[in-house]
Amino acid sequence: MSKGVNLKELSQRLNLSQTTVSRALNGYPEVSAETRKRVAEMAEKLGYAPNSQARRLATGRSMAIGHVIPRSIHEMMNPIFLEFIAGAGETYSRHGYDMIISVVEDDHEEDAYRQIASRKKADGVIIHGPANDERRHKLLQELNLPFVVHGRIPGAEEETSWIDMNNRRAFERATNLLLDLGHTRIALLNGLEHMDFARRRRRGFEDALQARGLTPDALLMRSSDMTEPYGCDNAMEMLKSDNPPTAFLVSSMISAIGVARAIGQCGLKTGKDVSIITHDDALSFLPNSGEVPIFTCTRSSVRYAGEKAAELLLDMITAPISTPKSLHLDAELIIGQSTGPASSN
Amino acid sequence: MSKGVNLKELSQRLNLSQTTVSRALNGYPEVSAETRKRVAEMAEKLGYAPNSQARRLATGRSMAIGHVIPRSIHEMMNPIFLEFIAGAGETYSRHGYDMIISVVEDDHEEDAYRQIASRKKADGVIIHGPANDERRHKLLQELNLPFVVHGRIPGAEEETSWIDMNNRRAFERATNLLLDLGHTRIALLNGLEHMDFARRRRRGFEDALQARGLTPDALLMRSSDMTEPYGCDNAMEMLKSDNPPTAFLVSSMISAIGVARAIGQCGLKTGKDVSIITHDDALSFLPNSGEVPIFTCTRSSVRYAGEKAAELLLDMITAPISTPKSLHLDAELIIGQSTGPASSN
DNA sequence: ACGGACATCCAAACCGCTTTGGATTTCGTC
DNA sequence: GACGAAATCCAAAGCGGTTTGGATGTCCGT
Repeated sequence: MSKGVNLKELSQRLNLSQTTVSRALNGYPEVSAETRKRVAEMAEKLGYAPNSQARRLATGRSMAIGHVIPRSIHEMMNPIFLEFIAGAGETYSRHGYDMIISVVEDDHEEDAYRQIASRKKADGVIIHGPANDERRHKLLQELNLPFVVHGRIPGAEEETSWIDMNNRRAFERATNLLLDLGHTRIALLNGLEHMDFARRRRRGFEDALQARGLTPDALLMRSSDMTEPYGCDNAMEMLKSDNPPTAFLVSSMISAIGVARAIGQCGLKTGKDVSIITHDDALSFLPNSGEVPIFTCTRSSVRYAGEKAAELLLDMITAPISTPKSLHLDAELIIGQSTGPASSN
Repeated sequence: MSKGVNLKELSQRLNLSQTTVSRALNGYPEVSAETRKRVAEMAEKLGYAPNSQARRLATGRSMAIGHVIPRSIHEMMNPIFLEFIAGAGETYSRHGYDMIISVVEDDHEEDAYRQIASRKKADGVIIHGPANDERRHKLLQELNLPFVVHGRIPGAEEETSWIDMNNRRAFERATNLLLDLGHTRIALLNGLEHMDFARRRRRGFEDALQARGLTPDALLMRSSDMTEPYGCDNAMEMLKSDNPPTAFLVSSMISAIGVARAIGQCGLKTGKDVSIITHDDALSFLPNSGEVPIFTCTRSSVRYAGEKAAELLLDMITAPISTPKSLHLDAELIIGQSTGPASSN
């Protein structure tokens, strides 16, 4: 509990070799129980803790996982990312791993990965927010750096390990619920559709419509960063149009709040005059729970996804297997206060 | 650009010693320009990048900054933290530092700091969200680990380096604005008041009231995690009371959105029937800008604070000085659509 | 009494880089 | 042409761990 002794000093105090002390502390069998106890006690007394740099150098494992996030004010810099990180970080620390986060300029992302690999900064990385034309996985495969994708890479589902929720299915179910309630003019406020998750959600939406013989109306589909004003402005514009929607399907609670604001500003009532279903990532600062949640939603905890992604990645690192593994989470469809039958006006 | 050579191989290929190659690459003067060029070219060609663990071990500097955040679903796990991190992270990477984030169980926070110090995981840390009875700085001083506080530690302002915004002043000004508009029943929806920033905000609020001979009404002051429902529920309750407030002073945009929702649900109009001023941390996913911002607010970019905090810390690490430095940011008071004169009903 | 199987422990090499303390060359000066 | 300074470069010693390849001692069966 005092300052910092190193292995050498510790072993001298004990009249033992560094080898033995190291083994005793790391649980190797070739040390007598008595010696191990002595070592442990002295280590505790002197406040010994192995220098992590030295250990990493000696073992060749950096005991860290990297997350590189482009600095842009887009999707990734949002609370969903944070919640994922929180989940993953917890798993890391439980396994003795560090989490290192690199915030880089957008055009230096590739560099960042290269550095992680060549300078051995991390034993693996997580790919966030795969795009439709994703290529990071190619780079990582080439660099031989283990990785797990949060989301799915179109066309590379078989050759990569990933964890994702069933975006298409979730939005299909949500759309069906609205259709069942009698809504036929449904607007979709989607995330950026160059991202894979948003494309899948849109597909789910369109599939559901078409299955009932309805044609998606391009005027009712928007795609952007999921901010609050994005929800409000677009909803406002649509509501004021000639042929306004009676329901909104929204990709994020944050934008959904904006939509609700627009509805209010139009003098309408959410859940009565206009319905909203939103996807809910179960963010801790935006709770949508309680007896009857504010928003009807498709819910999937992104924090949980973070935990699982981390576990998957650590597994891959400690016991490399050839075949990729993946985990498909299902979103729950939860009825809240923001949906109701289409008003017949 | 190929696999990974190390310094030894590189130097052999060049018929130079490791010393010379190392010096050439690191910009030391005792290398001829010609040699330096040769080295640089070969390094580029072979794709040499120094192993960071080895370098850290040799230099004794870990080139990383630690952020330990308790796992709790409280204040810190919120988007404000993320935005701060984004700012800090950018500064770190610009200076070649890594950012390591430890998510720990609440009661392991101290352990986490001790580990960072004893195992040399980071060269410094940032203290987030100082509480009224803060003690982390004591530990860090004892551990001899450089740190910067985001916020201020009551009673330790002189002996610690920190960066903070003028919370008291900001809320005093906001309150004065409301008073000038004729509001006398003003509600305060504050953050958790065991945190220093929230206490200061409250003080600013109360000071302003008392300066005009008004007594703060305990019924109109709440303190909690700054979620959306927190804003809505409390506002709703107050608005339905016998003697409702005509204005709200809110500690976070997120809760302010909830307040606006409550106002709408009561059939009232924000900025007309009821005014709102909120603090705005300039979160990227909750923009409150435009010609006339939605919310009248006290604004201070927490991302900027992150950048500055990081710079301050790196300065302290590279050029240790005895006297602490600190930076006091002023929030802007920006008029938006959510305030208006007290309605005389 | 002897050889082998275990149980313990250790000296030294190694991980890949930085840095100390020279060694060697080059060059301007007197 | 000798000499000290300046310019270059290098061998080797760390940094603080882990791990290899024994060395030593103990116990047992025959």
